[in-house]
Amino acid sequence: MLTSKNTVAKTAIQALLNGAQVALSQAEIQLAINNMCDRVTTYRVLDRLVTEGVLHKIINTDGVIKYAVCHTCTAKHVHNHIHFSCNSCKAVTCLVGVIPSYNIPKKYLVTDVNFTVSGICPNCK
Amino acid sequence: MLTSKNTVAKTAIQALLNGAQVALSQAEIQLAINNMCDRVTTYRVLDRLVTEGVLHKIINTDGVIKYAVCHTCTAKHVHNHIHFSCNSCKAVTCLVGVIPSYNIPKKYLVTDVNFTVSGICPNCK
DNA sequence: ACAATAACGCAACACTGTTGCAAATGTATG
DNA sequence: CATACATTTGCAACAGTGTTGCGTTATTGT
Repeated sequence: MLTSKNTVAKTAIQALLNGAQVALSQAEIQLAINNMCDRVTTYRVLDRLVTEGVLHKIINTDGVIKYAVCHTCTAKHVHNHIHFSCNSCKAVTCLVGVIPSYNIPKKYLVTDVNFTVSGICPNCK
Repeated sequence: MLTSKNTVAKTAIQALLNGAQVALSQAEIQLAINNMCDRVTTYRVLDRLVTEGVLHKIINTDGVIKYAVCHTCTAKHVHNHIHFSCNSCKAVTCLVGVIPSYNIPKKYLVTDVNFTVSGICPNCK
């Protein structure tokens, strides 16, 4: 038995994010799907997709949460590469291949990592 | 002539942050100074202190902005170390000495860096 | 087809952060 | 020390993101 149902909203949002080259916020998704569903539904669908391990969250420089299907993520959903957040066009992109190396003291239990570099992206320069 | 005035609110907030071991949000500051001034004033004071180079902002895992006087910052206000954001007690601490190494493509203009690792801190384990 | 239950829409809410404006305060100058 | 002026403040109102409750709708296994 499935614990999650496939609905039109979920399918549309998942398809949108699958084709997106940048991470999207709820507001951006809402616009892209042309208000196909309620704002709240979008939030709930995104939450579900994160729980299912399909998406992950990225905190933008503004504090806005963006969602992305990271193509470099393995099955273990490890997510330790850098994101670039453009201060001009607000686009958040994965910097594939830029893996930071770091070493956290053992007394900290690390569950998630959020490495975001902000500035101006090539398109806005 | 000064461009920024020393007021009671500014002095209190700056003193609070100077003695703080963790980064604080506006709400936390508001509580700590016992609503000494208006919420808006706190935001404006924090903005001023950031502009003056005294403080820097850290985006929490929740998307809430926290402010800290980083003791490891040099005069150039470079700020490329890792912060730890505890999911339990919401404390944001500087992981002094943990400097990540990374290499951003030259076509990106980097103005700020935000490396935050989240999980459970030693106090909450 | 049917029943169970997950998902939806709507309304309302909490919270963070911002803006405009009149009143109060700090500071440089005389 | 007094004054003038720019800065700062408080208040009110607002915009935006994200959440919750609840009754209704839709999906899915049987």
